[in-house]
Amino acid sequence: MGIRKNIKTKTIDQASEPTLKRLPVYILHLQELESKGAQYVSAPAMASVLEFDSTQIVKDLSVTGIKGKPKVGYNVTELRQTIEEYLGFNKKNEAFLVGAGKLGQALLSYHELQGFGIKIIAAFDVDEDKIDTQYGNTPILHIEKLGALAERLEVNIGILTTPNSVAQSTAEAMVKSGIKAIWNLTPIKLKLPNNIIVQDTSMYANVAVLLKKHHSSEKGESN
Amino acid sequence: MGIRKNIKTKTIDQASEPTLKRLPVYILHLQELESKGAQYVSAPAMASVLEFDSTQIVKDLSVTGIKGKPKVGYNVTELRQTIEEYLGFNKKNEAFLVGAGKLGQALLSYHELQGFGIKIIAAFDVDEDKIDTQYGNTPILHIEKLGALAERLEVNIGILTTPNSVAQSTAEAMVKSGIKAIWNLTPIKLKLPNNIIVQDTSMYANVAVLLKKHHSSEKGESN
DNA sequence: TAGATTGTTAATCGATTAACAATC
DNA sequence: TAGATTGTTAATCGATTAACAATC
Repeated sequence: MGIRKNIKTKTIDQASEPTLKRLPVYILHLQELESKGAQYVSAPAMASVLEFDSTQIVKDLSVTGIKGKPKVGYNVTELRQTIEEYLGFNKKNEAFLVGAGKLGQALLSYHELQGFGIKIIAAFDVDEDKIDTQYGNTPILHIEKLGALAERLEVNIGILTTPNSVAQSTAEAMVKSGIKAIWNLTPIKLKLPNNIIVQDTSMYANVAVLLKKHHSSEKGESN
Repeated sequence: MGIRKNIKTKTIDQASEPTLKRLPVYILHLQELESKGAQYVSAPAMASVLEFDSTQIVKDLSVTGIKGKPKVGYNVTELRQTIEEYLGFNKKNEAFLVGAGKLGQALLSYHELQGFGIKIIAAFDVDEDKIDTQYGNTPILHIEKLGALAERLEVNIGILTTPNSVAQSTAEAMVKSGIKAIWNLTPIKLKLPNNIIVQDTSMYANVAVLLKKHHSSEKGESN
């Protein structure tokens, strides 16, 4: 356990999901500002660039515990680091990727993910042509090895990029292997025990929103 | 009171974004039911499988104008088709993909997208090694050809999968070429005219939610 | 000090959930 | 008919936005 330094035992408010999704946007913007040598930035200044409400930015940032200076704003570097710590982006959270198809490969080659907390240390598949090869620097192993390896390496984050037809059964195998959090990039609604964290990123959901808004705007509906 | 039959001239309610994102989940589930030969399905039956609230399902489905039968439910095939029509998934909406890197290639090879309304008819890049080759059946062209081709083929949907550093400028070029709706798979917040539809699908946003929930649950927070 | 910005509390807005009447 | 389910309206919940006091 360790020494518990935080006095306010609970109630550091759990950030809402919309807030969590905006935090990486701030990080990217702050990196940009850092590269330009900016020292401080205010919420209204960020608001005008990012087209968010400035009050919302202040509130979003407050969940990290950062302190700003009235009339000045926030220290750019400190703010970026504080958000990164809050989200766990400063750690290299080791993850397994299951399903080394095109989308899986895209994630394997997406090394920027490491700056955002995720390090994929192995991929798994059932395709004999891929097994025991490497993609980039990442080994692709037979899925049967998932359980033993997850236990040995204490990996408990999994990325699911299989075909839809095997998404549910694969997810169950991941859970059985000790995976506690699954980033689900299939459009399938997984049925898993409640204590497993599942984050869905469905392409179809986003296509649905895009097309509907597009068609509505074409028909001249209010927005 | 007198007979006030619904005069709903307008107000076919614009579905909320959460509703739009759930509709593809229903489609996938209905396809599954169809493959099993089911004729009818009720909202409570879907609710128990999908772990949604049954009232919410009824409300979601109502935006499409479908009519269900009390005590019976909805005709499975009719319901699926009605949702598909509502979202525009029955049309092959032609789209251009800009940025033929790994993620772009993943989408190019993801032919299931066609069943969900998106048909990518050409990809664009600046890499000479890729230009004038094909990926799958899709030609990869120099980005300079985007404008002329978008006009000639009347394509107004674009998929943005470029590196972050050129996301904004590329998006502006797409808009100049007549693209009206952009599916933005970069984590960059684009600044574009208000009449342009932008749908963000940021991997980082989802990683942020996943990691934070995961770490919170590890620390035994309330959930 | 004056004024811009933070930080917090209150009001508003919108989505979810509950209640209930209609209906097959 | 009886009862389950649809469809709609009302209540609740949570996130956004506004108001305002604190502060540098």
